[in-house]
Amino acid sequence: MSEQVHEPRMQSMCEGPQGDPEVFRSILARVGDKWSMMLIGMLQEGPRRFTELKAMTQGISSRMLTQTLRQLERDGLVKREMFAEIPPRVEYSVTDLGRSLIPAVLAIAEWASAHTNEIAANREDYDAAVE
Amino acid sequence: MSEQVHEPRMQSMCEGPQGDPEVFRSILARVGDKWSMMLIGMLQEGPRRFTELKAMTQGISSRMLTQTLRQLERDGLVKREMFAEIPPRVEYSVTDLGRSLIPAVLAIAEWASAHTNEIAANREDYDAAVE
DNA sequence: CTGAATCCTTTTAGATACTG
DNA sequence: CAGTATCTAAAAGGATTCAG
Repeated sequence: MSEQVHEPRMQSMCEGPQGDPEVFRSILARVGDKWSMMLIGMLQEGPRRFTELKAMTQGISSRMLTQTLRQLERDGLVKREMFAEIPPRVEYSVTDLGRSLIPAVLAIAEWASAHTNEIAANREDYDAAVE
Repeated sequence: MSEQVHEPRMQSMCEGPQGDPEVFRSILARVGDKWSMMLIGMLQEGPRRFTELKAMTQGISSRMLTQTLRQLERDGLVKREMFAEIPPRVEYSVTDLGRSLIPAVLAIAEWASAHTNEIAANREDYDAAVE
């Protein structure tokens, strides 16, 4: 009887309108993850090898790179291709699913970019007030 | 000489086009945080008291609720008002800045909502393949 | 080259008890 | 009511070493 709201509401983020709420939450966590979106961004321009990614992603350890790529692969956001060569070559690339996520992440990135200074100032004020 | 791209690229997520890159990253982390956006969502409908939020946010401890609210307050996404009454009353509400973040988060939420099942299936496939 | 395995330190967060 | 303090278990993450 009441109007149906089609856009998901923030509330719905708790339950996940469809599908497993845990999966839903983990997607959000993946986006907020330190390396995941950074890697997706890098792969956006084309396939990259493990070592390339490691060099591009300043500060990441092999361990974290492997882990993060595995999770992205598991979710189907990234594809992993192994070539039986010597020395071995492995290429990572974004999938269509991964690519479809980019605009939404970019929206956050834009907001963050626009408000970074304001937030930094807020923090300073807060910290100064609390001492 | 080359065309200027106005939209932030995923790459820029690493450096943060303007302002402190660490602040920039921490914003993304906040969005991916387990409770932050859930709380913003709840406050969207109006000011809430500590106990109300705790009751609404099923599974959160006082400790985490306090911590999360403090961080949101520090960033200027949430406002905290104390009333000198007995018993004490404290009201939390979203700020304009906090409200401005909602659409971007909703974009992620929509994507997550639309792809939860697909991702769950991907994970099953992956796990089955790896054993 | 592309990791896996191990060790070890740091961080996080839940449970519990207590206070103005 | 609205937290703080403390303790602890668990998880995350870096460094290092080794392997196909």
